[in-house]
Amino acid sequence: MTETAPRPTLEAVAERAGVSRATVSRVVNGAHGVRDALAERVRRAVEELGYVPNQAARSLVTRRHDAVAVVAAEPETRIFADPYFAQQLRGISKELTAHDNQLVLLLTEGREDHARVGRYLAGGHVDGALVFSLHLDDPLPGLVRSAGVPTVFGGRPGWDDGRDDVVYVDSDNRGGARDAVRHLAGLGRTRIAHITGPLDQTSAVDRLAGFRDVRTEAGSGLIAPGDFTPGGGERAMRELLDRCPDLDGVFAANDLTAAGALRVLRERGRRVPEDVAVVGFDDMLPVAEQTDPPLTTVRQDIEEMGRLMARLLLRGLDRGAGAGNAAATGPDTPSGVVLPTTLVRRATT
Amino acid sequence: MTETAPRPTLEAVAERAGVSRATVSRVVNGAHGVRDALAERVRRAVEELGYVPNQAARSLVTRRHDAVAVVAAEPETRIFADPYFAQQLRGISKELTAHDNQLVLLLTEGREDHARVGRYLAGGHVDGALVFSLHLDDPLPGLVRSAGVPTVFGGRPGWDDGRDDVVYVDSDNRGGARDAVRHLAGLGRTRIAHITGPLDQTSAVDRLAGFRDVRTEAGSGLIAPGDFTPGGGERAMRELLDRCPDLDGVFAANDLTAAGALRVLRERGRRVPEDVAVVGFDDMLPVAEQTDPPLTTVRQDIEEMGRLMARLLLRGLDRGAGAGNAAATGPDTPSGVVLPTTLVRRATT
DNA sequence: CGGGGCGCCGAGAGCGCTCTCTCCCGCTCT
DNA sequence: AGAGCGGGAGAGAGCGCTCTCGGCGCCCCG
Repeated sequence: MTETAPRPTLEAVAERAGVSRATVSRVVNGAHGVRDALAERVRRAVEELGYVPNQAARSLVTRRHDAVAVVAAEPETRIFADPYFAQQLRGISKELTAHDNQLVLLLTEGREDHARVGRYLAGGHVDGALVFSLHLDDPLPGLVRSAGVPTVFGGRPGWDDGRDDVVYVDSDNRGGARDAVRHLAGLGRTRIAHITGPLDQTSAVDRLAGFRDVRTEAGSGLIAPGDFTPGGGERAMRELLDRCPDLDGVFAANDLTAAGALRVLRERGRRVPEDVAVVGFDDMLPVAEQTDPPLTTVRQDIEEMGRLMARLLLRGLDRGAGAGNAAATGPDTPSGVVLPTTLVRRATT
Repeated sequence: MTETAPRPTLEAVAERAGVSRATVSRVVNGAHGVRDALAERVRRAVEELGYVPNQAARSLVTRRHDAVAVVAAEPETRIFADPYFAQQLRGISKELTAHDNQLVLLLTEGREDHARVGRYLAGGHVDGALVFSLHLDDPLPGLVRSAGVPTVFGGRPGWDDGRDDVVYVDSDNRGGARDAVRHLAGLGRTRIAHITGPLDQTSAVDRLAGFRDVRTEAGSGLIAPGDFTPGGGERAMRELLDRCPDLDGVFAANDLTAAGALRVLRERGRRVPEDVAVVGFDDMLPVAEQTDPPLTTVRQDIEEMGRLMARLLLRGLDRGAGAGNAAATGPDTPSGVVLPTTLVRRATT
């Protein structure tokens, strides 16, 4: 039980160093216009006293918090069924840490939570927000908007209606999907089917669009609805097999779906990849590497997405003080950044 | 671009309601000793002005932050290779939210990060900390200790040397392991092997201990070292099969390991569960349900662990103001809480 | 009918910091 | 040698809130 020593204040440091509070403040922060000798004395005093600035007092006057909120809707199964979100968090955390910002995590579920988040954001407790909004009708974006906090979105918001002040980072779902389907086509497959994700999510919509892009080039495509779960993949695969017993390629909207499809294919006696080639999406390691055979899939650099989101936000914050509101927008801040994907070939193609 | 309206202050609300700052403050907080009529007037003014208290100003005087840090070592592969951590976070978040506390996430990797975390914690920016420390030689616990912040640990700390002021929440790794092995024994299996986790983690140590508890009762046990990865599981399984070709039961330290073992068993022509029965640990859904056949495993309620950690910490905080330091300890605060596990039987046994 | 108590409310003093404003000192320029 | 200038340091005013304290009115009891 160490004594609850009252933490030393600026005042204490000043006294010990024999200078004024103002001087200590100058040294502790940027330290400009303080003679080396004095600065050194101050630094020593800080060291000896173990002084740490009181962030609350500082925020009170500067109106900055050096803190950023990360807002995510918790019921999103994908957020908790795979390491996706954790990786994104890691990227965000790294970038924020590098700029001495704190990460305040806000997980929501349900209406009342939205109100809470809105209040928190509007309360000016953080300098900006990173918001994950995957659904087309997500109330979060609007809420954040009206809270007037600089924001960067993770994933293309559903209502990206050409407004120029929405900043987001997404991976190239459409391009990745095209690559996947072209890969199948390049293997000589001609009857290629797609199992979609839930179409109220932009990522699923974009992957479907990518599939269509190529299928339109190369003939009609077979499509069955899925929901990003293995169960959904199984159902869709059965349906597809019934409709077109001789299909020879499947592009699944994500790896979980592909895993389900794979099971049905085996159950129905199809050999993979000989009879049917399969491509997934995400390269969600614990799944993609564990399927039998290991899954060919489209990888996105999730951690980099997180890092980029944070970087964009912080950049907007630096300048943004003027505009202050709505978004980390600016002449040279791109409104949407789309990260490339890469095809990872394993054994299902 | 909404105008950056200066947020209304207590003063503004007071003026509008025709009362003093003190009265508004009373209403905004607990509201005791204010007549209903006045309180109502104040509430209306708050509403109309959209007043939100300035947390910085409040913290400055109360020395409370209503914020808790969650500290986790990021290189922990398990944290980012599975949804484990995310689920724990969810539990924590729910509990904190219910008590109007914020969650500040601190991810560390490497030495310099430790220093940073130490400084942050010592800086008194948060009221307490939830620390995940899985390794025996983790520097984090000591660091947190010396920062003098009330703390609850996730997972039994390696140095739980009987000190009574370390509060932690863990799941019953040892008991769960015993259940798993007894289950195998109950199925008539007599040559049961164990693939361990990395033995610098208490969870792996405890699971091994559980295995030994039962094997000591029922005869000697075959043990091979693993590392919580599928690759490690494969290696260990091969070794075990070489040493004891007629083994008929395997208890793997976690599901990933079991998945690897399963693959080797199939490759070596063993039927599961007919020839060899397999039990995992964790019930990590995307893995346990996707193995072939689906894995019998030991489930822990991870979200509940998180929630409990938060609850314990908050409870300690309420009272703890006096002691202030070291830990959320108190006469009726248990030092270690161990959550029960349950065996989930699927198709590998 | 008077005094004491109690419940409500306002005044005011800070919490620890930043930042502007002013002062002072040393130097150059005329 | 005196005036002017500029850079370095200190004084002091808050930032928005909480909380103690004192005053005032009301009720109750003697």
